[in-house]
Amino acid sequence: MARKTGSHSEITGPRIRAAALRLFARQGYAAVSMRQIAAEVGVQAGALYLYTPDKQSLLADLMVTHMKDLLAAHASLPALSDPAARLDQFARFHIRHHIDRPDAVFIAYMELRNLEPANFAAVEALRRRYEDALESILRDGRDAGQFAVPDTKLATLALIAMLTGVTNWYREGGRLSRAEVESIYADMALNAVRRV
Amino acid sequence: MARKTGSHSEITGPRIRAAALRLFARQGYAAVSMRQIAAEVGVQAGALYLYTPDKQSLLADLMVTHMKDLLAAHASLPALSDPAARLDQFARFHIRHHIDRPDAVFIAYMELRNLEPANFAAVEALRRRYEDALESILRDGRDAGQFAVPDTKLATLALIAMLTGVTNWYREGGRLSRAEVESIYADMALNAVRRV
DNA sequence: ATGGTATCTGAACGCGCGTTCATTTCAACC
DNA sequence: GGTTGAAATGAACGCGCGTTCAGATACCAT
Repeated sequence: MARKTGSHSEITGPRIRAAALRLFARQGYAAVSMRQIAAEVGVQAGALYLYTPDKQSLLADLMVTHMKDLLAAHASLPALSDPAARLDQFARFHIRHHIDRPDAVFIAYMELRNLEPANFAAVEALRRRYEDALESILRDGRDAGQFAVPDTKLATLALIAMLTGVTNWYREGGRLSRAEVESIYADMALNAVRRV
Repeated sequence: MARKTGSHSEITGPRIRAAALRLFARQGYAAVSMRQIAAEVGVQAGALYLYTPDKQSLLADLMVTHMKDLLAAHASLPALSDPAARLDQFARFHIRHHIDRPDAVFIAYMELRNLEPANFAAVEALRRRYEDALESILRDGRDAGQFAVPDTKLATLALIAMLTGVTNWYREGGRLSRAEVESIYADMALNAVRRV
């Protein structure tokens, strides 16, 4: 046997990435075999190598894509000037963007250690750009006397950790709606840094 | 060859657990081999099985021990009554306890997926007890009119995520001292839930 | 109808995995 | 100083790993 009926590169490629995302998130990069990914797609392991040079590149591609999507989505937000409004906007955006991508978020934070140095550096640079966006908001708010932040870098990481944590527990159809979760987190973030 | 000079069960056991902790945290459970752990201890792989029935039990033991240590340390805190004081105490304790155990913390949060169901349930139960301790504080503070918390469970998880995040960046000898970090996080936690 | 090519199969490769166990060594005790 | 048992060795087991590649197949343009 060989080529399957209805097989197309434009279909198999994304399906491989989707399967890898799911499996890496659930079992971890090291614990997932190429044969497992292939089985999920309905293909033999060898076929994966038409779409990725190797397993490592598959992981790196998923992580880089995730970070670029995040940055692109953030860049398309309307520009605001008031620091408190900007922080509210950032927090709400962060929750909205992350709450529906738990697998990608989990991988992006947990599989960094499995990246080769070059890939690690690329992902870290993208993450850093995102953190810098939040830190700018905090710095401006502090300079404007609105925020009380002894250390903007620490506050940045603390807020991002708090907000990203939503992916650990939120499940579709739970007690709280997406909008409620978004509002509660945004309020907590604002209160955490607001001058009292 | 066989037994090495100066080898003792009371020494090798802890060394195996220490090596496993380090390696699991750095590379992930699935990516670490028993031979790697043994090499770190200076022993052959077979010798590990005098101290653990298998690799899975080694992981479970590390995680359960970590959670029990955490609960025991928390239980030994002096009892306070004012909710704000209790939250301050909890936040400072959490930072202090976690900041020096980044490896164990990382494993306890990231390797849950590699636990067999029975071990997973055991670790989850312990974690739940710890979360409940914080949620009680938030509930009491809300009932006393001190805290504005729309959902105590959400706030609990948000605060724990924020505080635990310290292990992702804090490094000995950095810009901020342990005490400074502790104070800043405690203030942010309190502000995040305090009624305004 | 047919040729060309993109797509996939299936077997194979060397390797390291977790685990077991007979054997060997060393320390402690009498 | 001989005996005993705890502690560790090192070889072996079957297995699945990531990756390669020659061959087979189905789609597309002509």
